Amino acid sequence: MNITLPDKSVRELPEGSTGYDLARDIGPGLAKSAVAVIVDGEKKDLCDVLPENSEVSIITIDSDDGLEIMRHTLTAQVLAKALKNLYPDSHLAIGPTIDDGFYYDVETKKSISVDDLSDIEKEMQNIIKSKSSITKKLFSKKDALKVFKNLKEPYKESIISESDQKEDFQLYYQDNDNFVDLCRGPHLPSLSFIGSFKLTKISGAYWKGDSKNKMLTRIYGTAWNTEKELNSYLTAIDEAEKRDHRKLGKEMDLFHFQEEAPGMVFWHPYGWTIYRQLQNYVRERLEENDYLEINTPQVVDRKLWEASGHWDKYRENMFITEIDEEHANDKRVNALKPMNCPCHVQIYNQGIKSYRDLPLRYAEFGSCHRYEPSGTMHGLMRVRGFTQDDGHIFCTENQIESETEKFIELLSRVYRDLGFESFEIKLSTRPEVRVGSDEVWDKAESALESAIKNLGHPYEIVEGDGAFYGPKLDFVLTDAIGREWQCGTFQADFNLPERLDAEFIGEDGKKHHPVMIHRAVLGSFERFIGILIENYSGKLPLWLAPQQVVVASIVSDANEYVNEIVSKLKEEGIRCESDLRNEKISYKVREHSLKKVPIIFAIGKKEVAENTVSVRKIGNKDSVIKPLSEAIKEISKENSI
RNA sequence: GCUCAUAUAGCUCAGCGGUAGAGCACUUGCUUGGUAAGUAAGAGGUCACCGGUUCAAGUCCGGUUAUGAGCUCCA
Repeated sequence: MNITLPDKSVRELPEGSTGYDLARDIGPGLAKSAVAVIVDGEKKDLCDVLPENSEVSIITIDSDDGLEIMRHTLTAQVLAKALKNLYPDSHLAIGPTIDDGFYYDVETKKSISVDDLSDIEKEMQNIIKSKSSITKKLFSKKDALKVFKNLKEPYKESIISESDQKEDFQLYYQDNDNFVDLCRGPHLPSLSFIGSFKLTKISGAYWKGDSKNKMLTRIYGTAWNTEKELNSYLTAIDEAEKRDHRKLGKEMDLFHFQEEAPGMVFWHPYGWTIYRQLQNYVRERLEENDYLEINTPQVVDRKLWEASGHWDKYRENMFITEIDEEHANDKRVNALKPMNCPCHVQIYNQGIKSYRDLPLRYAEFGSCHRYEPSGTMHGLMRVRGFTQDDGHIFCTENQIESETEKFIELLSRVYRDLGFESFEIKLSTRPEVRVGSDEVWDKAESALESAIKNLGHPYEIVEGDGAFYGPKLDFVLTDAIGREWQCGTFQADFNLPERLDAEFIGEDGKKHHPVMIHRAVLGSFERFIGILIENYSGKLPLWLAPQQVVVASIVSDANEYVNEIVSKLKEEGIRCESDLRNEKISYKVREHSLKKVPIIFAIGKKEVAENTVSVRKIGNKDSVIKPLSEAIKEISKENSI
C-alpha cells in the first residue's frame, strides 16, 4: 500500500503496516522517538494499522503534539493507575490534558489532601520505572460496558453508555497488569517516554462540570519532556506569584479587606491615590469624547428594579435592604444598585427628548454592589462593591455604527496610555432567546461589525453569545505575562428603553424608543487597578505611582535642603515625601525600592553644596547627579502623559 | 453556592495537650553612615469567633465567619 508523507513523497509498505512500521521504514532514529501518528488529520496510536492511500505524519516525543500525548498518557495511564493502587475503592472519572499539564478527576471514599500528593507522585514514579509498553484492544459497546461494570467504574460506564459510538471503544493496557483505561487515545507506546512531572494542586470539581452533580476530587499536575523545562515552568509560576496584586497591595500599603465587609475594598492613602489618578485620567477622556458625567443613587426602591426586570432575573445577586418601621411609616424594600443603567434612564426620562438631542452620552463612576457567591471573590479582581467607569449612550439605530467607532477609538487610546498595546475584540451575536425583531438585530450586528472593519481592527465572532437584549462587543487585553483580561464592553440594548419608557420625538413627530448602549472601558476601577498592579509588578508608570519621589537624606546636615527639595517638588504637583530617618542610605534605598517608589533622590553633603540631587530610578542600579531644577523639569515632563 | 485547605505579634511564619516563639517592622540609646538590611536594648499576642472533650486546649472534636486553590456562577 502507498502512504503519503507530509513532504508529499509516497512510500510503499506491506499491507497491514502500522505507524511504527512506517517510522522504522523511514529511519531508526525516527522509530525511536515516534510516539503516535496523524492519519488524514486525525491523531492515532503508533500501533494502529494504516489505511490504504492515507496521508500520514509522525508525531515525535519532542514535538508539541508529542508533549501533549505524553501528558495524556501520564494522567490516564500513570496517575489513574497510581490512584487505583493507593485507593483501590476509588472510581476513575476523566483525565484530560490542559495548558502546561493535566488533571484527573476521581471519586474516593477517603478524601485526598495535598499532603498525599507526594505519596501519589512516588507511586507514579514506581509505575513509570516499569517502562511498560502500552497496548490497546478494541471492544464493542456491550463488552466495554461489561469490562467497566466488573471493574466497578461507574463513571467509565456512564461515558460509554452515553456515547453514540457502537463499536471500537479503545481500552488501553500495560504489561502484566490488570489496569485498564478507556480512552480516545492516542497514548505513548511505552512509559519510557514519560519526562519530568510534578503534581501541583488538588481541588473539587463537579462531574461533567454541572453543579447539580457529585463533586469529585481533581488532582492537577504539570509535565515536561525534561527536568529543565519543568523547573523553568515552576520558576515562571513563582514569578507570577510575586506579582500577585494581593501581596503587592499589602507590601505597598495600597488597600486591605476585612471580615466585616467581605468583598469590599478598604483603600489606603497610597491605593486611593492610584484610584484617583486613574479616575481623573478617565474623566479627561470622557470629557474629550462628549460624555456628560452624572451621578445616581445607590439605594433604590424595588419598584424600579421590578420595572427594569432586575428583580426577576438578578435578585439573588442583589443586596436587599429593608427600612425598619421605627424609621419609616411604611416599610420599603430597597436594593443597592448592581448596575447603573436603570438610573441613567431615569435621568434621560426627565423632560422630552428630541432626535436632535441624540446621541446623548451619560457617564457615571457608578458605585455598584453585587452579592457575589462567597467562593468567587478574589482580591480586587472579583469584589462585591466596585465602581464602574460606566456609560450609556442613547441613540438611534442609525447612530450605532458611528458610536461604535468612536468608542473603539476611545478605548484604544486609554489602553495604550495605560500600557496595553494590543487588545482583541469579540463580537457576540444573537442568542436563541432574545427580544427585538430580526430586522433590528441584523442592523445592529452589522453596525457593530462594520465599525470594527472601518477601523481595520481584527476581531472574532462568537455566535449566539450576545445578551438577550442585543449584540455586544467585548474587549480583551493581554498583560505583560500573556494573560488575557476581558475589560471593555459595548452592548446594544433594545429592551431597557422600552421597559422603562425612554422615548424621543423623531423627525416624523412621533415617539420612538432610543437604542441604549451600555459601555465601559476599564470595567471596574478595583479590578483594573488589580490588573495594572500585576501587569507592572507594582512598578507603576510615574503618573500613576502613589509616591513619585522620595527624597532621602544621607547625613542629617542635609535635612534642611531635603525639605526645600520636597516643597519645590510639591509646587510642581509631584507626589513626594522626605525620608529624614536616622538610617543609612542603603537602608533607605532598599526600603523605598521594595515599595516600588519610581524615583529616589539621595541627598548628601555634596548635593547640598552644589545644589544638585542624586537621582536613582527604580530598576536602575546607578544614580545620576544633576542640578535640582533639571531633575524637576524632567520629572514634570515624564509626569504629563 | 460546592470540595479541600488555612486562620498564632503590624508583616512572614514556627509551635500541635502542660499556662506563647523567631526574623523583619515598631520604640529608645549609640552611630552621620554615599545608593537594596549599622548596632544594642525595649515594647508588643483573649493564639479568628462560639461551643464541646480533658485535671489541663493555639494544640483534639463540632459549628460559625473570613481567606486561599479549584469547581460552578458572572441575566
